[in-house]
Amino acid sequence: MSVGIRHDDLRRRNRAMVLSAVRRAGQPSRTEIAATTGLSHSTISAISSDLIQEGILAEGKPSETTSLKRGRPQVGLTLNPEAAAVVTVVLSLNFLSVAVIDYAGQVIAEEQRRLDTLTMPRDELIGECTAIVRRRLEDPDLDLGSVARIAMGIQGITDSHARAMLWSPITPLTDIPFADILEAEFGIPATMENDCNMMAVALQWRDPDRYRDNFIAILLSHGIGMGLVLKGELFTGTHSSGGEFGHMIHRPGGALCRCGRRGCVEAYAGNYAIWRSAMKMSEDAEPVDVGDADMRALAAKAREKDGPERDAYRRAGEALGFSLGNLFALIDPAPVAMVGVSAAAFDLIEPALREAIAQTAGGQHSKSISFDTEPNELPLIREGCAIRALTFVDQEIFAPGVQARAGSGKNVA
Amino acid sequence: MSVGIRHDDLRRRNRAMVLSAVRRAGQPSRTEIAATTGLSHSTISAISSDLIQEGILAEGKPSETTSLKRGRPQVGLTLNPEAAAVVTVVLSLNFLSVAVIDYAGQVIAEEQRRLDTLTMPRDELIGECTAIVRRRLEDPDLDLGSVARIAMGIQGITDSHARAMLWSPITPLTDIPFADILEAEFGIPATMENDCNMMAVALQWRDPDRYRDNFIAILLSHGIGMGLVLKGELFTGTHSSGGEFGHMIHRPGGALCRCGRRGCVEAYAGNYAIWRSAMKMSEDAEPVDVGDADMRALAAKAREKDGPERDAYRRAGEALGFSLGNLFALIDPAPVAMVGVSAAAFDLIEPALREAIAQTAGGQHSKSISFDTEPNELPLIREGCAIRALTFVDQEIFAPGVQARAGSGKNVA
DNA sequence: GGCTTTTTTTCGAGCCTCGAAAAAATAGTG
DNA sequence: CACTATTTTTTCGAGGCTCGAAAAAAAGCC
Repeated sequence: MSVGIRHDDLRRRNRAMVLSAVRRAGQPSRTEIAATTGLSHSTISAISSDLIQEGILAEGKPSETTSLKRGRPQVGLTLNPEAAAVVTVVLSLNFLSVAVIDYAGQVIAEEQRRLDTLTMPRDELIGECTAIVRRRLEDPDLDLGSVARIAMGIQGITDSHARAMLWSPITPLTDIPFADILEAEFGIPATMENDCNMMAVALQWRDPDRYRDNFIAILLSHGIGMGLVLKGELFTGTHSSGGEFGHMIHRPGGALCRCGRRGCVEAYAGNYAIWRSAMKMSEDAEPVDVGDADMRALAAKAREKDGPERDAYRRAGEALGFSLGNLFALIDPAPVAMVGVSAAAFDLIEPALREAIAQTAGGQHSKSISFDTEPNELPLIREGCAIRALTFVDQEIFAPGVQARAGSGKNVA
Repeated sequence: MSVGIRHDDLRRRNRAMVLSAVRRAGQPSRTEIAATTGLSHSTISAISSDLIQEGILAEGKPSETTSLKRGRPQVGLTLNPEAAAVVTVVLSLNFLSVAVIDYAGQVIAEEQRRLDTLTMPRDELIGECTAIVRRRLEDPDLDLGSVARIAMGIQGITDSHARAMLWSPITPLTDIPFADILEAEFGIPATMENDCNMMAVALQWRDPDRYRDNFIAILLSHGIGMGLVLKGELFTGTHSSGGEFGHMIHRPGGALCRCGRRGCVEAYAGNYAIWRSAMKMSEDAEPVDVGDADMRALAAKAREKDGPERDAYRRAGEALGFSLGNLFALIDPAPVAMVGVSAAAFDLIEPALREAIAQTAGGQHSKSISFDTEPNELPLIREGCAIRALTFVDQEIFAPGVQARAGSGKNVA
């Protein structure tokens, strides 16, 4: 039974709405906010006055808004960058990246490190993560008290509560509760989310026209991952981060997958699978790591002339096409973004993909399905983490429930 | 941009909440409602007083509530059966069924007809549907003005706005806007929904403990259909009713499906596919209609001894298992209800199904996945339609937005 | 400088929910 | 049978919130 609406909720939700409108629009006037939210001018005036007094919003420079119209000029409202800060942590294969981001969304500090995630013991991996965050938080320019949220993104399966990494291809370790670890270490609320989900969040933020209510982000890399947005909301499984698209079964009993099963999409379309197929190795051959440079060379060779390389990409496209078609049978077709190193070879993949998808129930209008490509996943993941964390601050800290209202950057426990 | 919350919304939502609480609990006291909704006693008192005055709720017989406790006895609130009525229309293969249901959910009239849906021309099919509804509405015992909603359920694909049948296995006709037709004919708001979705709604209503937030209803009949509930809400595709589970591709290029494609789940697990396989016909053989009695005989034979019949069910289980596993890879495992005539043969299907699902990423905890069976789909579909329609009345007519409040059963246009 | 236009703020009205207190309705008790 | 304890329901005033109208503010236009 969903709970009734209390009177206090009203203000809370409308505050959140105003913050969301400002974050989305950049520097909207009160009148614009009233229009997008559907609330009255008086309400917006009252709420924004509160938010300015609390140091969350600020009035923009009137000089910038060179109004050509007559009448009182609009005053743009902006997010006060100093109202809060968030930290993003992105952990991927052999690579750790941290950024500190102010409330307005600008990166104010960052640090990156190479490390050997595949062989690192548990304590060391956790230690590296906490250490790099600590270094950024110890920056004297940063007001530690204003850091309101840490958002970590990782390649692998996370639990649906955004607390822990359950399994990951970048390390043999399992069940690491990174969110709890970071929270305990720094006393700052933290989350641990799947990289592909963060990519989807970032795409929605970057291009809301194309990626609005329903779309799919697919990571074509060593493994195959997916972030799925349905009805405008990130879709996660009931227990895990969900969307194990890469391990849908393409051919029962087929090629050997890194996960130990047979016939997964990844066993045909992952980097190692394309490589294995191009090298005419057996479908049962143990998956090997292939570097990005090798993959680019492979793609170049496949573009050059017909042969096993081109055929490998064709098989990858077929696997992706049938599985996408199966997915579309369930959710109807939607825009797709292909991200990662093999997205740069999408020209080799696309023909077979479209041919396969046309043979499925979900591919009835396969002509109209459109694909975008983005070879570089890291910036997307970081941006998604940042948006996630900032949205949390907007909604839970600056528009809190019954708890005492947050004064001057103090976090709600 | 989602819209802000107006002050009027508050009452509206809380009225809807109270109605929902009464519908769910049967005869709750005001105190119980306050507890489940989290609203204060005063608020519940005010709202229920309004609702009683408007003739929507009524106070229950105090005689029934034989209180053993001392203190003022609780007064149960009930839905006033005469506050409104809804009509359900269920159209399935060669069968049309209509019921009139009062606001409290009791069937007050019904009628069923056999007709030859497969060969019927368009006008005649539409005519039969409107005629049967008209006969029920002309019943002199029925206050026509109180009929607030018509909910139609059909086997086949419907659009996501619940307006039209797009395609159906029970007729070669396509794109019939039944909801618009019924609305135009009777001036009563109508919907047209997929049968499996209505089954899911009914299951959630009947057994909310088992079927709460995430579950799946699968229709094992001539075709294979699915109703999917995620996060407590019916999941539909973006354009269509979604969940074309039966036409996920099990084996690329495999057996011929009724839909004309190859390798669909249905081409292995639909009644015609099981029959075809049991009769040792080619996988390319044209699908034929098989009667329920024949299917029951087939199942009996398969139980009796090993042979092509048992093998056919095994293959059906395998197809269902792999596809369910693929679905579970996306959404995580959830309780499943198997409905329809072949659900009665689920004992023959289950072993191979579980074996297949264990080979998929979604089947990691396949032991814990539980299946329920329900051989008779019609009552479920009707009940789902009824709940849908009544919930609509609760929310949109008796707790309307800015429009004038509904007086004494008059509909909002 | 006065007028028009547009944005923003102010102010009173109208609702809504809440908590506290009162009223209502019953069971126990001597 | 009167009185008390107990529980449910209603009443009532207080406090908040949003809204519309009007006022104030801040420009451009003539």
